[in-house]
Amino acid sequence: MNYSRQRESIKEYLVSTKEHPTADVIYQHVREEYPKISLGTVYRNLTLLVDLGEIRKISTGDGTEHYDGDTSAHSHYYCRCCHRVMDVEVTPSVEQILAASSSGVGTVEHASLLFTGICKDCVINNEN
Amino acid sequence: MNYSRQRESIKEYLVSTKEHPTADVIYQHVREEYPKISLGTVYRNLTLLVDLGEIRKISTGDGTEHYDGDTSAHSHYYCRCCHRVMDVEVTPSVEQILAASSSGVGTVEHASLLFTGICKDCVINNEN
DNA sequence: GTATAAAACAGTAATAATTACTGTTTTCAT
DNA sequence: ATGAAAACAGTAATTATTACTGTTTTATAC
Repeated sequence: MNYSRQRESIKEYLVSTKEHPTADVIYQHVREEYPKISLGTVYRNLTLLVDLGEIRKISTGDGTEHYDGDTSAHSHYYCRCCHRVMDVEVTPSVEQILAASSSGVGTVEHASLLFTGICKDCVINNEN
Repeated sequence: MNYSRQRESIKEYLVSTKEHPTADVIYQHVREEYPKISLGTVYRNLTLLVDLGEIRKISTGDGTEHYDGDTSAHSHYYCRCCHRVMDVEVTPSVEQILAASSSGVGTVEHASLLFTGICKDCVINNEN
């Protein structure tokens, strides 16, 4: 695999931000540095980085995927109102992972915990 | 909200199966009983049933949503090889939910735990 | 039972996210 | 410097899902 500035920039952005942007948001951001970057390049590199384990993909069911440059053990909170994703400092427990493993379904390579609700900001702004 | 045979049939199928079918699989199935049902009707009713809390939606990040007629507390396993979803008898713990709630992100209405790996069948069949 | 309004439907068109294709540019090892 | 592999930009295509429209069902009131 060869080096690419575009991939570098995508990863750098993901690592630097606390947000959990979607492909399109990442595209808009990286475009500031590389105006000619194409959306296909963003998608290709996101998939690559996820496969390499350098970033994480977060599926909330809101129709678009979110990405996270922080691969340390933590979980996510999804606001069904503003559709933002936030970090939560909780992890799936060893017991839960063991229970899944020993249930015999198959190999457990990853476990993720997703909380859903209405975030503080949306509650304050009465947005639903 | 009025009664509808189509919605009834969709729910009945979801409750009866151990699989976690996608909208299209549900469509193909319900079509056997109601050949004139349209895919739009399937989607509309799935959304409705999810909103009513009568079924659950499972997002795996494989590009299509899965649905589950079993709303009892349990978690899911996703095979990244055959893309099937299976049940795992584990639940997010009270401590985890409390931790999320007290983290101050917002209201926690739901918590879900998703395991990912390669399922038994795919390992046996050497499919990856 | 008929009338009626709301809800749901089938069928189709449209949208949005993502992937695939193609010819050009970049990377990197020789 | 050169050449092959990898990556790219730009665009076209695909797929899942949603929106629209005119018709049918449902449920309620007469």
